[in-house]
Amino acid sequence: MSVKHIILGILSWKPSSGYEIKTEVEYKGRELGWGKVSFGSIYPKLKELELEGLVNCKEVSQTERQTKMYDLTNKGWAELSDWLRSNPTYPVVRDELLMKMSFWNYVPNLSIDCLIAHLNNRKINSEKMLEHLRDWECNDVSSIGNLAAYSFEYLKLQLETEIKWINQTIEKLLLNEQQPHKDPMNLVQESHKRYQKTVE
Amino acid sequence: MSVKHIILGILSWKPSSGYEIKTEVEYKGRELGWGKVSFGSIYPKLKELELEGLVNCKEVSQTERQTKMYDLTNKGWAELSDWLRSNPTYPVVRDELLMKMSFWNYVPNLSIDCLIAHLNNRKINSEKMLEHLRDWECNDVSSIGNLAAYSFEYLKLQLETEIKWINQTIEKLLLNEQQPHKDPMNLVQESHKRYQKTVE
DNA sequence: TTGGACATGTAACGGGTTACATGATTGA
DNA sequence: TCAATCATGTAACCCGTTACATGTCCAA
Repeated sequence: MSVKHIILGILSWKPSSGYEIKTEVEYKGRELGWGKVSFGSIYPKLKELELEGLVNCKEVSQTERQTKMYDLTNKGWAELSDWLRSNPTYPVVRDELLMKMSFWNYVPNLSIDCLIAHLNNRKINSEKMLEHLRDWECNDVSSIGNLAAYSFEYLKLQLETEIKWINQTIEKLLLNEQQPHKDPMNLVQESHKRYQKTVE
Repeated sequence: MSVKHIILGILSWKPSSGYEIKTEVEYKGRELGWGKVSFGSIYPKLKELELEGLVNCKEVSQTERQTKMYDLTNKGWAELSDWLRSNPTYPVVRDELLMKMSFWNYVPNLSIDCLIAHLNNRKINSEKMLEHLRDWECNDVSSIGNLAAYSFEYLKLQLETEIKWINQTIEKLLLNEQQPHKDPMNLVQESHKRYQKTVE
């Protein structure tokens, strides 16, 4: 899981320039569960891969703009294949919204409206992504392997679940309903006391 | 979203040593959507935070083992509060399983059984996490704020959705059912041709 | 003629992990 | 007495981003 394998994977789709790889990641990355990749990591990595003999490079310059087109070598296909067969690592998410919710109770003087605003914001973004996903499925230029289509389905399900959860959660917060929670050591109260003492 | 805020957040729960912070992240991190944090980043960061005046440190050493207990200062509470109020960034996931599925079709000679094994593996891990989550809710020592409980709910829903999706996907793969996919430019075939040429 | 997409690159920095080093205390 | 847990720290490294520098081609 790294820029290296993203590059090799995209080159398996078709020979591409560094610039094209970037736009490909930009465009499909969100949908397919990749992160982002910057030029600053693509170009040096391509050179490295060339040195390793995993890709080769042809300069195209005739009528067209000068461009370096990369393609997989024998060794590159093998490396990609090996990686695909190796067991994927379990994803570790660092979700800032969830983190904030974990701490929200313990800090006094925080408005619940502010948290609701965060949730709404998240919802708007997720709805945008969902829409983007559906648009993409409707367009008739993009290719998508049938297995990639399954990962599409995954993303859609997760986004739908998330939106549902946000709606429910906001509703509960507005009703000021208390989720059954437990605090055997009275940490929330303790925190507020400590806060008072410190700020006093 | 960083080690800094994780530390401040945990200190809002209760004063802790670097070691305790680590175990706290270890134990609750998975459930609450944080990543992992290593000692190598906790200890230097605590010193830094002390210099910035966000936390203070008391050495405890009497009968007990020598320990540095940290707590939030006035400024630390303020910083935490500011961060909580600021709009969370939208999470970017890099999911290796999804990435591999995006590329699977384009590389010849990959067994579908191998992909099914990856999916099963993921399922096992997710089931373990789900179980862990449920255990945690039942134990009677851990505190959890009512808002943290909502993020718990989120994680549970996402895991359940994921497991359902895995089951469906494996079933489809076993039936060799073709997901409606599109390939207007015949990229899959093209890739296989390119592969043949390169490997020949 | 000018701004925007195309195209490539590098140096500085950032934020973390890994691996290593050290040592006290506790329980089997 | 020996392994496990508690406890702290640092230096080397990794992998990426940001910011900058440079230049072409095309269309409004």
